[in-house]
Amino acid sequence: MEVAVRAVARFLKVLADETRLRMLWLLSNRRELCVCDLMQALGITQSKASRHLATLRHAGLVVDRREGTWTHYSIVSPQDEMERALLDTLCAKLVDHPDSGQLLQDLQRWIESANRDATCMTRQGR
Amino acid sequence: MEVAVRAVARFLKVLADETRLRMLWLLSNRRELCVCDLMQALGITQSKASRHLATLRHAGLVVDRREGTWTHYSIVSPQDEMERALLDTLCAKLVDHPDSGQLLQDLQRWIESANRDATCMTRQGR
DNA sequence: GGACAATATTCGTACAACCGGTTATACGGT
DNA sequence: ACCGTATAACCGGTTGTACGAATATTGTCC
Repeated sequence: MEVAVRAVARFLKVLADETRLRMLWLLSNRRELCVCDLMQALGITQSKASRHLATLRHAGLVVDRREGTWTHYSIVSPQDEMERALLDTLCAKLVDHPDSGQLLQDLQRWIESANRDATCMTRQGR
Repeated sequence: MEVAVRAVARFLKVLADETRLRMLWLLSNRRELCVCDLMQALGITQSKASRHLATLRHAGLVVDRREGTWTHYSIVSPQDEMERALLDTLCAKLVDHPDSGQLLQDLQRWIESANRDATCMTRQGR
């Protein structure tokens, strides 16, 4: 019974990070995104992106789908009742958040940019 | 605009601690509690209790009311829309949580115990 | 199988958070 | 004014977390 509160705290700790919040927010608005999209949209290093995605994955908040060399991540509803409720509240409220527009705009800009094809060579065939 | 996501993360960080979660849970079930009640119910040192209460106070999640030497703490709904929503979800879900019974039981046991009067001498006149 | 691209992991380090124990402050009773 | 109690603030040590840089892994193409 001691374990349970600890689990809640651990879960909240996963959420309590700027980068991971931004990632969740972007993922909740797109069906899926690959690592390079996230690192470009958020302007972070590859190592940083991968590390935080691993944290989210271990917490059961996202799942990865391998397709060739790419790894696509998508959000997944946690099985735990409380975790799901908290995540839903968070994402719902993030929509009204002043930052949300900017965040999505940055992502959109990157996805439409010419650099995207230049950086990810093999992507052109898709 | 960069500031805002940071604020959300900071808020979640305040929530992401076992002791503070237990305190919030207890406070959400009692109108108010003094520090010595919390430290006894949770079985923690005075220093620890005071420190975490200060954190909650600075985050605007609780307010203190001085009455003589005692400080009574009570929960307060945050002004920020998202913070309030998250806190509400958390407390609502904590009710169904397996730990909740034990937690309240510990508090009740302490409040009714003979030790309470013995420890807090001046309390008898109230 | 070699070269290269996308992603993951490891390593060493800086920094923040938590802790117990101690000291300081504030208040009430005598 | 003095003493004891309740609480807050400080201090040194330990642990946890995030970071960049470098390295490893995995898959693709030739």
